[in-house]
Amino acid sequence: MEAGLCWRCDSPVVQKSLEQWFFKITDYAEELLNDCAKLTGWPERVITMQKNWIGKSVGVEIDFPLIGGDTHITVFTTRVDTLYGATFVLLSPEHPLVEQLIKDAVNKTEIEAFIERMRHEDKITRTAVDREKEGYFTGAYAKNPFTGNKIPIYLANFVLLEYGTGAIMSVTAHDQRDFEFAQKYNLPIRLVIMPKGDKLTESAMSKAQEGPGALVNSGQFNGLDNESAKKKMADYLENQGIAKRKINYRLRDWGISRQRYWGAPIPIIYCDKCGTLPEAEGNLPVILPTDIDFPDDGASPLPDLAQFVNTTCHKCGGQARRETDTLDTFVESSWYFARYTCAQNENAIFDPQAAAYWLPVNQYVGGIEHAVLHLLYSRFFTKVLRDLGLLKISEPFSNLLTQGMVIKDGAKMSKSKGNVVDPEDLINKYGADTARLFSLFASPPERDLEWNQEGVEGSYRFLNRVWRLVVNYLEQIKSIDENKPIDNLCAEDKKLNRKLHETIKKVTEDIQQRFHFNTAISAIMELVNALYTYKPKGEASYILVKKSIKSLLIMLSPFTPHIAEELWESLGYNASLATYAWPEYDAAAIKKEETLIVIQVNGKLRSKLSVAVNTSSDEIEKLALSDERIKQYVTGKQIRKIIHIPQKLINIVV
RNA sequence: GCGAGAGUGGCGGAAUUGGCAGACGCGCAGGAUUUAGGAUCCUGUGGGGAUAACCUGUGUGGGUUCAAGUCCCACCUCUCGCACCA
Repeated sequence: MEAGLCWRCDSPVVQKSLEQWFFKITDYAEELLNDCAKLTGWPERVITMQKNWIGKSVGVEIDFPLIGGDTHITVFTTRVDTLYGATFVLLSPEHPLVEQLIKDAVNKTEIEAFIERMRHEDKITRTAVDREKEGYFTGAYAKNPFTGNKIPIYLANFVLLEYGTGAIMSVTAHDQRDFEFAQKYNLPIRLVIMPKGDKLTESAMSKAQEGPGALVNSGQFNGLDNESAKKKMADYLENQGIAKRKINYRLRDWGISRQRYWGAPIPIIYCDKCGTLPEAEGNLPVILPTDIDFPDDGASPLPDLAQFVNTTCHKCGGQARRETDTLDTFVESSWYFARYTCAQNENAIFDPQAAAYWLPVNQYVGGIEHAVLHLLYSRFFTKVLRDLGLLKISEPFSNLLTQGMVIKDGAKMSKSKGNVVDPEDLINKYGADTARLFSLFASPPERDLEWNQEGVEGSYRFLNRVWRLVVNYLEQIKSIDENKPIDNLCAEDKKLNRKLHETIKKVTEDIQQRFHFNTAISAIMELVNALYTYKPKGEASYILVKKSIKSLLIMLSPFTPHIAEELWESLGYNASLATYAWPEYDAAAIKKEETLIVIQVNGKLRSKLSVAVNTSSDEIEKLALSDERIKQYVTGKQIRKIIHIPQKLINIVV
């Protein structure tokens, strides 16, 4: 929607009341929240978003008796400790009691116009935080159950019917919104929480005091700190029967009805005799009809399709009508992973045994844009399917990797913004391998990626380098048996061999453990650079080169499968590269004979020392202290401490 | 406002457990090859500095430590999420 109009066709967007189907996800709110603790393999920010979305708040519902009436207004508050400071009551304009309350109001027409205006305003504008507070006195009063004071009842634009009871007690001294409202409409401020060591007065306040403190002006509860007052006051009110503790969630039930054709039909039938019924299990699934004409106005053809709508009631055999709304697409994406465990199964939603074997999904990958809805719905479905006895797990995805988005010109790439890079162009010019390699090399997957065309050339160049490397060696290595044992490796051979095995180790770990494909690719690039520098001499060299190239191609294949397969075949292998095992690194080849020790004086790098790996700590210290450059910094000074980190570093503190 | 994440060369990024900051790539500069261009290869490339020694440097300011991009405290900026939620 843009400026109240559809962004595609500019038709005005209006709100309508519709009768729709909902899933009662709120029944699982508490479990969905608590089980966030089980999601140890999920990014923190996704868990936070889920928690925010569920939005639990613990409070109390309190009845405020209506003066001159036989009913009361129930408000929800998380700050029962400020009840003595409640100086008026605010209702949402849509609150069911409003009509009755404004019956005798002097400015009734004005109020009704306000209510009407609120009804037509979209929620986003109406609930924006910088929206000016607006309210109307109803003419009616309620009684503060603690002070006994007569307090006015107002309607206010910022009170939402959907949240809590649609009514709040207004504590002007301790809630910023109420404070602003009170200032605008000249309503009394009553201070009931005094911050520690402070001497506030109502008249001197310029903003609400929302922090902790001790109770004042609160009768028998004076002096209590406000946290323990919450408990005591709630107990007291509950005993009096005028309040009860209540937990509220921001999470709403999940509206699943869509007035569209493209979607799975909601399997509900309406029978005049038997009422609203779920379709019989034997008649499932309800299939979307395909012999249809689409109306020009974009509406769903289903409601007008007699052969679809008209059906028989499976209970009484009489005439019945089908629901013509279809399911939200999120419904199917909430359980497909269970279906994947036995996709050929024709008899049931899925086979519980197969699901029990495969699930949970060890590693789930998806865009960050699904951080709330898809992932919350999948978690909800998993719990429901578990409670139906179909699944044994409570959480569907053990580990979650959220890919970043591709950013271009400072904004997320999207069709509606028109700032897309067409992969076709890239593929036509450089090939799919280059396109894949570049997007994986540019940054780690969880991060957003600012698209920069220039780097693509580099990836293309690298693949050409690989191609030439293999082609140039082809003649010498093609017929060589690389499994022939080699000994007497010279220093240069050993160096290359070490590089090869270091690369295998790093690439394997980067892919398996970290999903950091960018560093895996850079390690492969280093290996290619090393192969270019390497000067082969004789058969042993070519065996080593062949081994290196084989491993290189296999390691490259997840990123650039086409070129890897092509070169693999050119080496003379008949079977696809994909059928060969991933290389394993040889720990012995990586083991260094010499190691570079960094020498620091007072934490600053001053020299480096290459020593045999088995050199003793004492020996290294001696060597370090006799180093010419180190001597300059050490002579004439008192050595206070020498810190030696084996294989790495020696720090001389003077 | 609340919550989360991030901030490192001209750019994308690396540094995995506190131990050589800048891997790898782009870009740029110089050179080789070439009739020329492209492609390729070699060298250099954080800043300062006699271009040596050295100094300095990971958003800012403090702190912990022999040692901080990394840990702690405060702050700034950006991105994302939620947002008048009572």
